[in-house]
Amino acid sequence: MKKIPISNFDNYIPHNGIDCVIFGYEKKQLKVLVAKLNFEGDFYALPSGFIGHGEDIDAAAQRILKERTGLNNVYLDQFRVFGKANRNTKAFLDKLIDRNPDLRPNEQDPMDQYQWFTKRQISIGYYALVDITVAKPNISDYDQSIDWYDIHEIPEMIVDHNEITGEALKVLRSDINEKLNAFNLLPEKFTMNEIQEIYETINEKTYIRTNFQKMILELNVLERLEKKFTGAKNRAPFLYRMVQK
Amino acid sequence: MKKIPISNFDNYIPHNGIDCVIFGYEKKQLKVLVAKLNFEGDFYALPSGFIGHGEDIDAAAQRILKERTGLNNVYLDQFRVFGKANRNTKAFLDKLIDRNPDLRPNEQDPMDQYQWFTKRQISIGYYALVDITVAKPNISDYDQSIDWYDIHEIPEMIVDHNEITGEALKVLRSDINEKLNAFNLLPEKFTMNEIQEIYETINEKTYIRTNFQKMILELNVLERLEKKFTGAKNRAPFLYRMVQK
DNA sequence: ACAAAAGTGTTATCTTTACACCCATGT
DNA sequence: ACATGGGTGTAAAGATAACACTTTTGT
Repeated sequence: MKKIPISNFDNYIPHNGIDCVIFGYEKKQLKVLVAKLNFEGDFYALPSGFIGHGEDIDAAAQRILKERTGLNNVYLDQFRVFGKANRNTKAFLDKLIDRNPDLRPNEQDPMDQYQWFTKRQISIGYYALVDITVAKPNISDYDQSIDWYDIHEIPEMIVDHNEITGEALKVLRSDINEKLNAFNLLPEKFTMNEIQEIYETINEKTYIRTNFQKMILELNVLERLEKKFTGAKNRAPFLYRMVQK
Repeated sequence: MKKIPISNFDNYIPHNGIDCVIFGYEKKQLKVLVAKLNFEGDFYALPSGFIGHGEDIDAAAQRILKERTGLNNVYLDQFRVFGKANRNTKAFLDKLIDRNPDLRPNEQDPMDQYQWFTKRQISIGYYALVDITVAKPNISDYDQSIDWYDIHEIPEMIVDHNEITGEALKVLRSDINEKLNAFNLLPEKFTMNEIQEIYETINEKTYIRTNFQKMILELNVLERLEKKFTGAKNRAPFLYRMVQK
């Protein structure tokens, strides 16, 4: 267990934060990257960060993504702002101090040190789609661990991070057909079956194999590549790749 | 012409702003409410404002709407955040001071007074749909006038307000079918023809009258009321109203 | 009676859905 | 040879588009 590391918050825009809902996909499960904070008590949180004074908000989100997954140029979508007047980490901080006596304010370290956390925070919500096989989850200074959780088994998180995750999922579901962004959850090359399973998992419904293939191909965004010989005793499926625009 | 009124900016969250794209509809034209600023030089801007420290961002947007249209409980949608690092009103301020010598900083009124305007601004974009027949456009302390402009004839505005308007229009077009919010542009009671003209104007395409009626009625969101006798020498159309949920 | 615009119903066309059939691959 | 899953084609069902016909209203 450690102290709250007090970074130089002067470098960041006050009252503003970025929360990232990072989606990955594996074994018919849609997953979200959630950190467990490095304190006594089970505190979970979305990967978050602040905005540098000279930093585009999109760049800030990319930086946070890079820090937590090691990935550059991730698919990112800024989907909503969470700005209730009472939105702050005060309640969380109280619980935290309660469970971690050494964080209790005293003469040497007065309550002032937590100002950044007790004041109102307006959070810009981003969701990211990453290839889970390439992402290398990476803890921050505040984290004990960081792990992928099935969307149905997300632990209770601090502040409104569960609500943010729910909103991100809604937007992802409506984006998946319109913006065709589900491909970002897969490696560069993939089979028809892999993309179908992603659609089925996210939309929580089944598709008829043959019709799904036609639907996807009619979008004219895929090019057919070589066949993928897996060693399975069945016909080798084709690999596909997104065409570059 | 007058000085920039220096309000008490301490009441607001620094670096954050709200810009509103207020849509109205009249005579087959989709219109946007744009203010002309009360200075020498043709400076136009979207209705904007800041967020009180104890104010929900949605409430702040509603307050700005109320100030500029006199309307309460307006249909509002927070559609995107504009947060480039170089997003500020510096360039506008330079032009403004150039055209308005009495605003030039001097010993008595140093440049400091404009701090609020020269620093980086993260803008939360909202679009609103209002009944143009009820809205009473109302100038702010900064405005010379405020008027409805056809979406195709919006003047050049300060900062990125033209871009914000373009993005709002895109979102409105994709929302209109999904969220069925176009009805908010009309009075409580309206005819089928009125709503059809709105759809045609916003989507810039024509619909076959009879099929449009079926499409709208099958949404099961309208109730048929009494007929509307206009004095025209044709069959009186029914009035409709959104059903309450 | 007639012109104008609203309301209703019917047919043709296109799209989506369901499924039968054939093909490639490894044991 | 056969079990497994991939690829192609086709027919039925459903949704959408086009349009003919009837009704209402004011002159």
